[in-house]
Amino acid sequence: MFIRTPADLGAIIKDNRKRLDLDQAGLAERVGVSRQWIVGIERGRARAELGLVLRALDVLGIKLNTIEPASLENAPSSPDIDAIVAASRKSST
Amino acid sequence: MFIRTPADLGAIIKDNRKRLDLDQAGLAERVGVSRQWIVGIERGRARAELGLVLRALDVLGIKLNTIEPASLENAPSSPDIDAIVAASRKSST
DNA sequence: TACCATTGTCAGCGCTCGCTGACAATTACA
DNA sequence: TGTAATTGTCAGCGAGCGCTGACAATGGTA
Repeated sequence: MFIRTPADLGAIIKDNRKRLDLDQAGLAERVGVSRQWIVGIERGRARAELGLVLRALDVLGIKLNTIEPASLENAPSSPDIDAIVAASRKSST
Repeated sequence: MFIRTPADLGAIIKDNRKRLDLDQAGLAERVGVSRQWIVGIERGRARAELGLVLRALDVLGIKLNTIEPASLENAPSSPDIDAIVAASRKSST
């Protein structure tokens, strides 16, 4: 599963929480956050804290890894950065 | 490259920024954040916003994917959650 | 040496996070 | 039907983010 947006991540967290048969309160306790935070992240809150997100993934047993272009001399970067930025800027919650 | 901590992510971002021959200001502009933010994230700021981080990875051409336990009936979860939480709690930056 | 680009850090500011505590809506079950 | 569990939402609060603007190190080059 690839992650491009906070919503993607929220879906993953929710799925895996259910897989583990945990309710929001249970996951919150294990991660060390409030239930509120779980609600927010599962709904795709964009401004959630990175550290907490990583902890949640860890608790759920989800490994996160990057697929980097490695060392391609002349960078392809991303297709159209402006579009990505423009689109991302709108996503508030 | 696996990501477990904000510092891991910072290192990845820094490496890839240099791979693309970008300075902090250049990357900041492309991502749509301040140069300050780049400085922070590369140093492992734990409380950075998820959405901005994802955008930075996108701009750098880094794909993020999860390796989930998929549907293992009885959850293995993570080894020792308490230790993870305790350790993570300290990382403030 | 002097100059320039890059990086790291500071202060101040507005805004939103994540928290607690509480309550309604939904679902499942006796 | 009534009860309990789960989930979503609200208000209020302290704390820290990310921003601008500025300045000091550092490193490379003429």
